[in-house]
Parts: sequence; structure tokens; C-alpha cells
Amino acid sequence: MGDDHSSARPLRADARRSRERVLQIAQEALAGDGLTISFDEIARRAGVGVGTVYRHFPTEEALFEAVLLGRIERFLADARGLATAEDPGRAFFGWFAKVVDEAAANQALCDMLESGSRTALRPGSTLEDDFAAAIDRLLARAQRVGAVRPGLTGQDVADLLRGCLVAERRARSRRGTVRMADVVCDGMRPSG
Amino acid sequence: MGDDHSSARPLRADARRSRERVLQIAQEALAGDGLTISFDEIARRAGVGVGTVYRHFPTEEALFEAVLLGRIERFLADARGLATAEDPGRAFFGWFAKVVDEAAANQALCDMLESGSRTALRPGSTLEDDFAAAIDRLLARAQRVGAVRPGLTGQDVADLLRGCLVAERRARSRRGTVRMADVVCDGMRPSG
DNA sequence: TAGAATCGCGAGGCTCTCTCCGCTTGCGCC
DNA sequence: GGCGCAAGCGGAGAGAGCCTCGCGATTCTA
Repeated sequence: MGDDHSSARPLRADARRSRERVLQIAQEALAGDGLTISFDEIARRAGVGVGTVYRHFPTEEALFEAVLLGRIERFLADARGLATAEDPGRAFFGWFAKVVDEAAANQALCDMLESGSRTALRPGSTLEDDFAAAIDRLLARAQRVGAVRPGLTGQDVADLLRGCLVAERRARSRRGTVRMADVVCDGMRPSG
Repeated sequence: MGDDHSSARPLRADARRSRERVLQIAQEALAGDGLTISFDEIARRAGVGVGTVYRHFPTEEALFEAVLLGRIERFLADARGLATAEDPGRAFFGWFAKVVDEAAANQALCDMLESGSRTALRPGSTLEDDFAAAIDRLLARAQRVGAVRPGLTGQDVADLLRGCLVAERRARSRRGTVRMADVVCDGMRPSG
């Protein structure tokens, strides 16, 4: 949704330069300040006009999604790497906890993963679907060996992950000691 | 935090009227539209000037907290009512699930309970402390009979509740069938 | 190198938050 | 009842943010 570098002709040289510059500034800014940065400010820091930012990223959401993509993709790659792991249960729960852990440390990533009107990861978005699909593979294997309760879908896990992140973030901000991922992971195990 | 009806002299009659009118409008508006309503719009609907709204509720947060208070208090009352229930484990988990369930059905309540910069329920706020304290009693009894894993605090549970709500809301928006509260509640049980 | 397509830019419209201060209203006292 | 004043009201307007529009500049293509 963000833009159209796929099938259309490649961007003109100056356009590519602008786009990358904006994206880099946005990444830095978002990692530091979370989702509070304004388009005007991004444009100013990137040394371009606001119009240029909007040309490449028509909405806040498009920009945030573009920034988010890079980070999420690492999580997806991890998931793919674990698709043939020896212990499917361990792989699944380890991945879940690791994602929560890394995401909780990144302000912008949290803001974006958490629900709310500003997030790019709405239910139904492509990114969201990819995310759920990546989870599905890990999940299916873990369920097959009885490590995860049946009935849970990739979407369910994605939602739980997000919820867990919210909890984890709050816990950290008050220096809580319980790892929320441990609690939620236990909840995903077969009951009894 | 919201205002000062406690120790100072009572509000003048017209001020009290204005305050209540604004609060009522805000309640209605928030329940319908979530947190998107503007102060200008609230003022217009309430038939007062924007200045008046700001006089009573200096910030968005103060207004939202005032609205939230009423809803939260019912949850707290429920918790108090269950403080002497026969089965502490059942009381604790039942309360948790019920709160998630009711909150998930109320747009504004969700918006406010979920994390994010606009929420009144920041860690450290009075409301947040009351909430955690109410949970503490239910929790302690449930832990004493071994229904809930030790080590978990009221704050932890409050955070988990919020996370669970995020997950539940997303699950509902895509018509998921798993009750997130069930998963999270299982996670709070003693492991093994 | 010239024409066409694309891009850059920032003024400005719109909305939203919040402030400021002159005007109005209710309250207590004579 | 009438008076004085503290308390409250209101809305213009500052400031910030989001986004659009269209002309001039730049790059690509032939």
C-alpha cells in the first residue's frame, strides 16, 4: 500500500534519493521519539519540502508502514529460519518471547505494533497477513507435537503477541519483574 | 488529578451544571466515537464555550480520566464484592474475564485502557493504583489457595489485563473465536 | 539537445489544542 | 431587595500539525 516501486518504471534518480533520505530520517526519528514526530519535522530534518515527503508517503500510515517493514522482516526471517528447528515447541515459544523482547525495546515499534488508530498493522493489511502467515508455520508444527493448544490460529497468536507487548511495555516502565511473555506462552500451552 | 472538588469550596451552581453537562456529553460521545472527538466538538454539543470545557478539564487526559472513572469504579466494586467469595480462584479468573469482556465492548473504554499517549491510565496515576490495589486483594487470596502462580503482583495482572484487552479487541474485529482471556488466565495459573 | 514526463517545493487551507481576558452570573452581606 | 465582587463563561486567536495544489526545476528518452 505504501507506494508503487513494484511494477511501474523505476524511480527517477532524484526521487530515489529523496525517498531514501526521508525514510532514513524517519527511521531515526521514530526509533527515538516514537510516533510523535510530525511530517513537517521529518521534512525539515531530511532537508526537503513537506510536499516531497507526501509525494512518497501519501499518509502517515504509509510512512510508518515503510519504516516498520524493515524491522518486521527480520522477525519474519527468524520465523522462517526456525521452520525446521528440532524442537518445534521450543522454536515457537522462543520466537514469540524474542519478538516481544526486541520490540519492547523499540519505542516506535511498540507504538506501531500496539493497536490504535495510527498503526499501519491493521487487521487485513498485507503486512499483517504476512505476519500471521509466518507465525502459522511455526505454530502448526508446535501444535502437531502437542506443545501448543489446538484451536489457536496464527492470527490469534499475532493478537496475543501484540497484547503481550502492551503488557510487557507497561511492566518495564514500572520496573516490573515478571516476563509477560512467560505468562502468555504458558497460556498457549495445552491446558491440563 | 482531574480536578479539585475535594477540599476547596464547592463549585458554584452554574459551574456545577456546566461540568456535569460536559461530562455527560463526553461520555456519550466517547462511547460512540472512541477517543477521536475534539474539545471544540464536545463544547459545541454541550452548548458551552471551549474555554468552559478547559476550565473544568485542563487537558484531554483530565476529561478522559473523569469519564473513565465511572466505568472503572464498577469494576472495582465487583472486585470488592468478590473479596470474600467461596472459591478465590474462580472469583479471580471470573472477574478478569468479565472485565475484559465488558471493556472490549466499549470503544472508548478500550481506547483508554490500552496503552498509548492519550490514555489517562498511565502507570503511577491514582486511578491506576486503585485498580492495582483492588486486584491485589482478589489475587492474594487466589494465590493463597494455589490457583494463581506466585510472584505475580496486582500491577502485573493489571498490565496483563490491558494486554489481554488489546488482543481481545483485535480478535473480535476479525471475528476470531478464541477468547483471549482464557489463554491469559491459563497463563496465570501455576505452571506444571 | 529538446521535449515530455516526473519530481520538488512551500505557501496556505483546514482542523485541532489550548490560552487569554473582557464580560456575565451567582452568592453572601447589608 | 440591592450591591459588590469573586467565580465562571466564552470565543477570538495563537500555534502546531496534516495535507493539497500547481508552478517551476530536474531528469529521462529519443
